[in-house]
Amino acid sequence: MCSVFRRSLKRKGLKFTPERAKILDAVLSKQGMFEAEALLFEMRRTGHHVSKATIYRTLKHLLEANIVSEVLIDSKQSHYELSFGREPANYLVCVETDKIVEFSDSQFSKLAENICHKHGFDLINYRFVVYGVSPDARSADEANNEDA
Amino acid sequence: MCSVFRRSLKRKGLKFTPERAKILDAVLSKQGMFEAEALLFEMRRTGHHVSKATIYRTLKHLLEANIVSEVLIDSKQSHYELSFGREPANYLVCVETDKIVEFSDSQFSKLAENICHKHGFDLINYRFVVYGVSPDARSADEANNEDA
DNA sequence: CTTGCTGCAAAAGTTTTGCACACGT
DNA sequence: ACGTGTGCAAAACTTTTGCAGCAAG
Repeated sequence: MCSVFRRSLKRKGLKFTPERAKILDAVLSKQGMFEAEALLFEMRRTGHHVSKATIYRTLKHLLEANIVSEVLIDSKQSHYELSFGREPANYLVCVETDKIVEFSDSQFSKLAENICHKHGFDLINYRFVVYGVSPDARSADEANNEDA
Repeated sequence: MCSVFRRSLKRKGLKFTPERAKILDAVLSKQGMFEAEALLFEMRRTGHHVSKATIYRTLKHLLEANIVSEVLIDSKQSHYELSFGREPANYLVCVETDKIVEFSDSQFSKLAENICHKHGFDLINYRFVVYGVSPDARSADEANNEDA
């Protein structure tokens, strides 16, 4: 993976620095989605200090290298996920609890290709996000109603 | 539509005020997606002055009434769209030019229902967003390369 | 008269930028 | 040396919140 990033940087005349290596490592260690801030704190915790600005700058490079992709789930902040060599993940989000369930379904890939083809686009990525209310949130609601 | 909003507000013990009416009107007049700021400026331009805070507060109520839905396309800011009584719109986005093409496909509705059912969720909304490079952006790129 | 609404300005939160200095090649 | 990278702090931007006065049932 490291070499993929190296190549992508080289193509743009950029350097593979220790900071970028540390950030890539941290990203690779993440399971599922993460936020820029979370990455920052985790790196601080494990003694790999890199500035916030560098994290954001490096995430941009990782996006361009298609190693990471941006997942827009809510309007609060950007989420990222490791995406290299994987089918894009799709998400089921509870609007009450913010709980997020990941699911995958290979048919989206074909649908995305069809749409792109129809409009002459080159496909980069796609994402299906479903919003709903989880069973947990429903039970919580009922509990509240009984209180009232 | 107005009465839908009224009912939703009443259910929550809230009032249908002149400001909320004006914002609903402005939203109804919009074709496709819009941003909170755009709504603000348009309302200013047409002499319907409402404060920024009220716009944001009202958009929240419209979301809860399922009259409007939030569309997360990029990380810059939230986009909204009128959604009452419509199938959710899906989007094809050019990552170079930010051009957005709307498309619809009824099969997503069933897919979303299936996913929700499988996890015991109540479906609220869903969205399929495809990212790619538009033909326009490709031609622009080639032009740049020739320059170099 | 109690509850909710608005506008303003300030605050909050995330992401970007400017700058001075440091580093890699 | 050169261009690029980094950290820091400040800026920019969108969105939220507190508050004082107002409106409505």
